[in-house]
Amino acid sequence: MSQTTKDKILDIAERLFGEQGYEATSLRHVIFEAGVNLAAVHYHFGSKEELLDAIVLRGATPLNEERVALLDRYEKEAAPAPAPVENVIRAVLAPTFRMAKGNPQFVKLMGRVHGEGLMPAMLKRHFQPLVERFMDAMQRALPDLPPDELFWRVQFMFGAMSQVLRGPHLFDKPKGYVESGAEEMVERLVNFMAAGFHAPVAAAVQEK
Amino acid sequence: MSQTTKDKILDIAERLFGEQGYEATSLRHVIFEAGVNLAAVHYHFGSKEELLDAIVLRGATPLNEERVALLDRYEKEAAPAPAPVENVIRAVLAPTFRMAKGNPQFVKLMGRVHGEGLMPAMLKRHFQPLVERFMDAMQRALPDLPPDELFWRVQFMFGAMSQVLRGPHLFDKPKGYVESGAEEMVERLVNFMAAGFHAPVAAAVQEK
DNA sequence: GTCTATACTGAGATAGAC
DNA sequence: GTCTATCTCAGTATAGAC
Repeated sequence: MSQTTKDKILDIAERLFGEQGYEATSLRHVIFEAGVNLAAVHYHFGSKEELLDAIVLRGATPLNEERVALLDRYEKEAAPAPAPVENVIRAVLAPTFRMAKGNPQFVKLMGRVHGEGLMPAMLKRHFQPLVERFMDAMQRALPDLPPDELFWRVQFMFGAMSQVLRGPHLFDKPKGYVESGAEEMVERLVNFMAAGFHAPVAAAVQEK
Repeated sequence: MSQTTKDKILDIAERLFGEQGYEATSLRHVIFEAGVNLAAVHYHFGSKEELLDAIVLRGATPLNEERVALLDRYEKEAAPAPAPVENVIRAVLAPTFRMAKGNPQFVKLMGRVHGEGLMPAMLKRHFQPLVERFMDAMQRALPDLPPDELFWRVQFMFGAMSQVLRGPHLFDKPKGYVESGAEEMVERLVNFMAAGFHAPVAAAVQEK
């Protein structure tokens, strides 16, 4: 096997945090499944929070690299015009759902971390550069949209995305529901969100 | 004062759960601020989970009553045509944000409970009837939208709503940002969501 | 540099006296 | 109804074996 203690902890914790939630998973459960000693967690990571941080870093790095590469590509393709809104949204969503096929645990965990508002400082650290890159591209794609309105619409988008990643609770699927593939979900979201972003600003908001 | 032990616990716990999160708030902190004994919590509610359940029940009951009343009113006004999508959405969102003015703690807590996926069984118990009533009205307003597509679009909407209620993290407000009132936020959301719901189904999804 | 054994503090829960 | 005492299990800290 040759997997190190550190990697064993990372892999098991990633899975258990994603399945059961961060708070609901005890370090003792992690070390039991990983077959390592409790103190090894604190030796390698320092604390439970820093263990989560390491997991997020490991997964978010390649994810965000792919997102930025797609943003670059779409903007280059469209130059000198701005990239279309649909593609800017797709650049953020598609790598996420593509990753969900190879590493569903991490993606589910990300939905949780985002939804639970766990460690906002850590989230910012790992995602701020990407979000800024994304917001700039969106503002270029929608030059007439006031920045305050753009800010909230992007909040709506990330809220919807994390809802999907967490997996829907709250109500049941309709009778005869047919499961969607990752690509379908991306197109569903892109389609819905693009329509929202293209909408003219509400009258009640404009007259501020 | 004359406030009972039970009510003191409910009020303090509602505030602390909303401010700090459910898991992050200890019962010992609650009973310290409420000035009651630790065992009183378990006497009156049975467990920490059931305390949360009682708080959600107390707040969700009037909230959902107002939502249903609005749905009834909008559908009656439009009859025999279905109520417009905008109003169906508004019937769910407006009472939430109106409540946020009088009882911001509870609304923030609801955002947390929803985002954290805390106790999905409890959420279903308190919100399932409302959600079904809402879904029916939406399906009537959009008779050509396939139920599977409606299902996901409603997920997007609730994800966006809970994101707003939790308060945005992840990135900063733009420079010169002007705070919005509750009514403005409702119209922002209604406007964005209605555009999304009205969008034709994505080509990649339709050809299933 | 890695890892183990063990102890410490604070969490939720419970039994039983009053 | 209320309160004290106590139980188990959580995350954490440290001393020391290899």
